[in-house]
Amino acid sequence: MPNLIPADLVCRGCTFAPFCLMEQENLSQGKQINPIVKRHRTLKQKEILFLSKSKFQNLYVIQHGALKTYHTEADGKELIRGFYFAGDVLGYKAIYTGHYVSSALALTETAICEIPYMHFLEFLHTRPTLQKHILYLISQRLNEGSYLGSTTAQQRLAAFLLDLSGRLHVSQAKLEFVLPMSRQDIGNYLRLTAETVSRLFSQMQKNEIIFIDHKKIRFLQLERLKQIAEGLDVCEY
Amino acid sequence: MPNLIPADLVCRGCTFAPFCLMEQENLSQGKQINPIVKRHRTLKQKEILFLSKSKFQNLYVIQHGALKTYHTEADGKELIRGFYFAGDVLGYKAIYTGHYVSSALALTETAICEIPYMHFLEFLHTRPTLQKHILYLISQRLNEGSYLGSTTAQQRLAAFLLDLSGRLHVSQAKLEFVLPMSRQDIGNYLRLTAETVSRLFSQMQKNEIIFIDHKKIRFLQLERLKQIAEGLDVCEY
DNA sequence: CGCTGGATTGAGGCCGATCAACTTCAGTGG
DNA sequence: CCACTGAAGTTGATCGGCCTCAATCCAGCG
Repeated sequence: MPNLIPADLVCRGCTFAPFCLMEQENLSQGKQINPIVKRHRTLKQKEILFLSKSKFQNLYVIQHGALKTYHTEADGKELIRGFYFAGDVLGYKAIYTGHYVSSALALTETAICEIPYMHFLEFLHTRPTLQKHILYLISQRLNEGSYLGSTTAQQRLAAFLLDLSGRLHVSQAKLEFVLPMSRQDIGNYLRLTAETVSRLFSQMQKNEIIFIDHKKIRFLQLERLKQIAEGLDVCEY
Repeated sequence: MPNLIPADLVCRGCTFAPFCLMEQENLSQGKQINPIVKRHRTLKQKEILFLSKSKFQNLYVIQHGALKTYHTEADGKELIRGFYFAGDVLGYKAIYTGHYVSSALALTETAICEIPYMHFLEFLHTRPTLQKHILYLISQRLNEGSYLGSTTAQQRLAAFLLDLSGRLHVSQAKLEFVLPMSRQDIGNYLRLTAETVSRLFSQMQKNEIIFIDHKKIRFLQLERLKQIAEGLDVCEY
């Protein structure tokens, strides 16, 4: 029963843990239901989890690692729709459409839990107290990426970095982490070119707001970064 | 009992109707529960439904009319977050945050149903078969506004007009409707200025893709409009 | 070692913003 | 009825931020 340990330890901090814990309770009471986590999988870097337009069957919870979701537009170019990290859930959008609306690809080696949506619904049925929690989780997703509406490139990039540091659970003391995605991916997500992202990084480095070396990044002036994200400050030259 | 008629007739096409119909069934079976629609309200033009940061208590379903949601940014200017029409639900984002994240204001005279979230949760508890439906509805919202990621102003405006015509239930034969919002609001939502929106309308009119006279608009070439939204065509000069 | 894809940096161009003038229209009161 | 007012919309001229295109650099890797 590999499920019994993870739910307490590996899954600490996972937004889906309440479901898994409840499931253990069901089991210990001898209730016969389909398991909500059907299986665990690991993805190698650049491995595809699902393709756009394929039939929706599972939600996926990320144990550790990073993925991006993307479309290929009619004119051929790729459009990044989101980044997902440990504890995040993939597939909510497909509940409505019935098929995945984006493709999902692993940016690093990644471990996931596969959750058949039908089993999940059956499970919710046995535990109506968890209704509130799933609505809470999906509502959270509606609030994401609001900074994409910001006008200037600087604002969007600063807000992106702050969002990223939070979602990667970066230590508030060190404020240092590794970007899991390329400049191209960042730019694509923020509606910028890779060149503009690179230039903005250089600019922020010169202004000693961040330190950046390839994928390694550290915040030197957290407050200014927040001000820039809000449009209350700009970093020039 | 003014609730009994609307659920069948006035509420036709409302995404929340399944809940209201189920409630009637509960009532007819003599089940004692809090009503999911607490009361009906009408808003005059420019009347505020709720303010940003006020405590979340109700979801609101629009019977008829139009609203916009907006923030006031730190630098003082308004930022439109969305438009809502008959059958739409306001307040999903606040399920996560516990307070409304935007302010909501009526663009025209508007009628709404006020749904206390607590009553709604209690009701869901009695009808677990409707869990699936509410997840479906919120998932739908995750899929909205995806065209805001498009690169050119033309693409975003074309996609916006198409989205609008669908959500206003415009007849496929006439393809004519009235814009409920100002150029300023449209531009603000699409990250454009009112001047740019005005120029694009003029341009599309010259190219005989749309006819526009103040707030009245008609699609003359639906297919080209779709092509423009997809980035497969441009309308020049 | 050379190859390859990502990242950086520079030069020039274009799209949409800004600023400004003018028109139209709705509302108000004389 | 018209005069007045203010908000919304249109159109033009100019400016600037970001894109495009291109060259170079660098790290990873067979």
